[in-house]
Amino acid sequence: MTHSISPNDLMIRRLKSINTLSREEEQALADLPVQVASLESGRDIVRMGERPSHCCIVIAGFSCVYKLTSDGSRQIMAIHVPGDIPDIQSLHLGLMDFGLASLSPCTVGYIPHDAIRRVCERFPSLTVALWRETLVDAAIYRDWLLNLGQREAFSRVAHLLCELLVRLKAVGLGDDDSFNFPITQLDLADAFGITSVHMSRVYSALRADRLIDVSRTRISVIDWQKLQAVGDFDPSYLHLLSSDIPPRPSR
Amino acid sequence: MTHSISPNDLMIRRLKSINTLSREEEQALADLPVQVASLESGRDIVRMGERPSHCCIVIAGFSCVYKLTSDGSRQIMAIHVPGDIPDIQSLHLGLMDFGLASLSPCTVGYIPHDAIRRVCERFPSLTVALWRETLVDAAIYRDWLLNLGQREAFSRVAHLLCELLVRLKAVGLGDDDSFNFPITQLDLADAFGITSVHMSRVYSALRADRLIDVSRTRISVIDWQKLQAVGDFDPSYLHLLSSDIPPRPSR
DNA sequence: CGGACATTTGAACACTCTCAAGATTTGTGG
DNA sequence: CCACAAATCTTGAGAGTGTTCAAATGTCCG
Repeated sequence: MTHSISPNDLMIRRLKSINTLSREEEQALADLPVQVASLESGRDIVRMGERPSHCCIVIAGFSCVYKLTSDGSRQIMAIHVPGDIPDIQSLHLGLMDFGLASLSPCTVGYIPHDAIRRVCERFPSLTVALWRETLVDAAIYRDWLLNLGQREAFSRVAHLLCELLVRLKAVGLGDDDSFNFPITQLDLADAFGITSVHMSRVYSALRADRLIDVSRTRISVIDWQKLQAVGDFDPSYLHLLSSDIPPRPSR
Repeated sequence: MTHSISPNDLMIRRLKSINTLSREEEQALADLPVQVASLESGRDIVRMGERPSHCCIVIAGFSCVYKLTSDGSRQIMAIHVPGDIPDIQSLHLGLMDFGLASLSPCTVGYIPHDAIRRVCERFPSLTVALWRETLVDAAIYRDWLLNLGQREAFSRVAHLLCELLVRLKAVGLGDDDSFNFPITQLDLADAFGITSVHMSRVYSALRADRLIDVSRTRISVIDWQKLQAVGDFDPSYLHLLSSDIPPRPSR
């Protein structure tokens, strides 16, 4: 597998997908101290209301941003793939207004705020690079808002699967048109604002239409063109530098 | 009215609601060149796909961020109040992945990117201040996602009205518990992901429950406590420095 | 093998939509 | 200042999408 990549390299790879970095900047990032940890699925990484002193980088697995209503229902508002730094914002917005949790078994790395701040002072363009990361996060939120507000469940799911595949490919993961996705339908339902019962029905429909194949731990895209069409997906909001890497423009 | 405030002062007031600024920084902001313009309701300010060379500041009226699906339905994903700078992100994300439009007659100001970049170089902490602005924008997106995904229309509307009142107060607008809100139900419907027909019904219900009073151009909050409860509203996600200014904690 | 957890399926119900018509408000020109 | 046109808002009834509740089936792991 791709276990040979170091946390720092993964982060660099991710940053380079939307930023251009000089050799010195890359080196500085490579020198950042990262403390690695493993988590089971369904664990909180950072809780809402906390004031973290570290940023978190996803090294393997999937994590998510979520918030709860007062009556306990959960909305997942972002899903992270390896390389993502989900809480860069904590550098400048001390109070967490959301929770960060693992959606699958995860390997994460912790980088002290101090270390990041020092690197940003030395290389101001790294400040911009990190800022850009947070801006792309916001762009993805906007896209999810469109997804939740204006599309029915069937399209929402297709749309997110497109997004995930593109983002995984952007960091060199996701072979062919399939990717590991060991995530519960109950969790996914919370990302789409539907119930797990309906999630199951939507998955069935997507299978029945031969758009995707779903196993417990893996998603295979059968018809990428049609999945994009059904999901009304256009990757430009991801602001990838090489935004011409649609996974297999075939079919 | 409050027409005596200059665009720059308004922007400073907004920035100070979530940042601490030194006197020199304030002065630098006050010296920024702002080109003022007036717009009717329903006009595009910046179009999706453009690469603006200016940032826009709302001086009077309401503007919004929106995106369209391919079949033409529109999701409004943010509403701006005077003082907001809706497209700071264009400083570092050249391509607009959303549209910016007026929801009411508006006065807006344009500030060249160059001028902003120069000020940020002179005062690095202004970089952080603007970064924070974009992070709060993202926090508001997260909150809208929770609103759209997990609450029914009745609560969604209550929630947004709470948010708007708090944000207006944060820049010194909104007298008592009411504010000018000359926005069409059709536009509002697009913000809540519902139809205008249903929007009308929700407004009726809110009136019937004596939570708000609605006229064509104005919203009056009758029962602030109850509106917050119904909307499940907690302003902490706005990251206001003086987050202890609930408009009239009475009732 | 057993138990916890996850998925699937059915049926009745609820929230929201669509379509359509009528009422109200706003803006404009005479 | 009135009259009329255009836009907006309201209301009703039937249809959909998604929910709730409940039970059955499947899957993973100790």
